[in-house]
Amino acid sequence: MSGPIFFPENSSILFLTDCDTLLSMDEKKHMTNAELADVFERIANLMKIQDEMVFKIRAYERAAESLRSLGEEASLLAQRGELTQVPGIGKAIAEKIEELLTTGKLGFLERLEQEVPPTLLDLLRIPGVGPRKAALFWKTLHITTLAELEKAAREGRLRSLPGMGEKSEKAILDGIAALAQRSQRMTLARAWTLANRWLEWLRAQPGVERAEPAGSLRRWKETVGDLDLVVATRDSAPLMEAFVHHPDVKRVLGQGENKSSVELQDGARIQIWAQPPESFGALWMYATGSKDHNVRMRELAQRQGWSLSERGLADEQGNLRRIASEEEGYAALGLAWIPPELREDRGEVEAAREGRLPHLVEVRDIHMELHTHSTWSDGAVSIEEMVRAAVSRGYEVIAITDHSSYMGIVRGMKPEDVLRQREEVEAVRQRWGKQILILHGAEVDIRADGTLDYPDEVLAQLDLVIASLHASLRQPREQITARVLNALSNPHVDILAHPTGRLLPDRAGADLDWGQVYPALQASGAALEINASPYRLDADDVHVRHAASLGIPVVINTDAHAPVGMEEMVFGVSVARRAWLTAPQVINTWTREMLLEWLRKRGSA
DNA sequence: GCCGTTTTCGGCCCGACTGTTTTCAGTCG
Repeated sequence: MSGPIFFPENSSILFLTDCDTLLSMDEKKHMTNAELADVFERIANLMKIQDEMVFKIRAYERAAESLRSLGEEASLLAQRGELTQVPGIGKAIAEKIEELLTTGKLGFLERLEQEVPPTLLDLLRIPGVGPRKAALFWKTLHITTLAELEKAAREGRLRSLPGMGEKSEKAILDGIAALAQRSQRMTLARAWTLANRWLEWLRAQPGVERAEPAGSLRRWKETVGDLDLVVATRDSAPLMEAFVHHPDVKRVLGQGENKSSVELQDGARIQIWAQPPESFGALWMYATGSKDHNVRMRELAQRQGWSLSERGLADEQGNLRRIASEEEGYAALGLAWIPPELREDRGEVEAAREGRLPHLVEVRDIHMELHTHSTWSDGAVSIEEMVRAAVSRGYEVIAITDHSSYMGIVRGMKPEDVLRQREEVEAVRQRWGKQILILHGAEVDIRADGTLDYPDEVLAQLDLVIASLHASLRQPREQITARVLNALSNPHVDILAHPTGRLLPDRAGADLDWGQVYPALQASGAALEINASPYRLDADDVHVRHAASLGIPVVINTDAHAPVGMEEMVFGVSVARRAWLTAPQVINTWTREMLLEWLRKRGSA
């Protein structure tokens, strides 16, 4: 067979004459939405140190946020001249994006970095140090780096500055020390486990009428920094006392009547808020966020002559209307209740006002598991055990999809094993076929050279083919995208699994060119997987939302390697919900007849 | 710098907590 094509016609080689160096060419081609967002965030922070107008700064921050939640590459929007249609991006920022996309540089940022030493941005990472303090250190003591700041603090040179004292000086030293061992963000699984333990503790405290999760945890963001918990109580002071003196607490970051925050022995941070039950709705809305969503809520309140806070709505005379439930709070603003997963200021406010919030998919809508492993590859139990687990969850369909043999680290199946496995699948079908439909599939590796691990004759015999990347994820964008496109061009491939291969909380995945992956998915009719493992959640909410808007079917798979793995479905569903998906857009909510019909049309079942 | 159910100009979210202060600025979410 002929080798795969890694250099499509838009390869940088053809453009060499247009640019000074290959490097700048690379910058030009590779400027992703996340990288563009980073640039605008950098601008915003530098401008803060400069004490620039807050609303200008806010505009850059909004633009950055908007770019991050854009499912489509900004470069494609730029080509179509549609950048200014993105909320938060106007003429000036659109021009800056275009400059970045065409030259890989931004004159405005370069001038800004002449005026404000960019190393000052490092100081902002210290808790308690913001732009004002950073500017103060720079302008009075000519401090521009973390090391210089630490030295000055040790020498006691900070305490004499206006607004500083011995305590602030010590806080800065502590903060710098904490930076080195700063706890990373938690996976959702870890965050929920920790949160449930603390909620149980809170609910057992005297006077606590209600305790609930809030913050990014309740919004099911893919990773969680601090845990935010809310409490309804009429007597918060003793609760806060008990909280900060809990034996798991290493350090108290702040303690007040309405709010306290601590760092635990293992570095995790927890913050609790308290209000009386009459204000619980306002508090829960506030603490759930997101920040951007809250700003929108407060703008709405303001337009009606109110001020919205965590206690309730106040009129211009300061009369407080307490808000006991979220439903009441949203209704007062003329909105339907918004599911927490949507509260990111990505259009949910308008949808709630116009009564067109989606009816989001739920865990109970799911009745299929289409990506599982058994002892035929790296799974922990037999096919029959996995089938039994699926039946006990009430599922109607399970696909057994063991690994192909490419990966050295797992025991994959050689093509000849597939035939032997089919015999075992048949035997299990004899025993379980009345209760559940068992599909014989495989998770076939997309090799580093872009070819699939099994020949077409083998793929054709499988009920379901999942294609996925495991190795060589760091290949350049053109190359790794070409691998995926090559896999999708094979008509036997039904599902593209965990497309980027990222590992949460912090290993980035492949640098896929989604501008090519979406059309390839559309052309092939294959489904995009949301891998439900809390370490993957791949594809992510932003890309899933865009894919679904293009009509690409989505499937939520736990990729279970043991029965317990199937419990992770809830994390996958949370990604689908954050992507605004309704049940019909998710394959594993379908009836088995619909699934079989889909597979039949694809020619593989 | 962005944006329009009061606006194409004049607005742009709100309060708790800390550490420094004799009434408040800075940070945070």
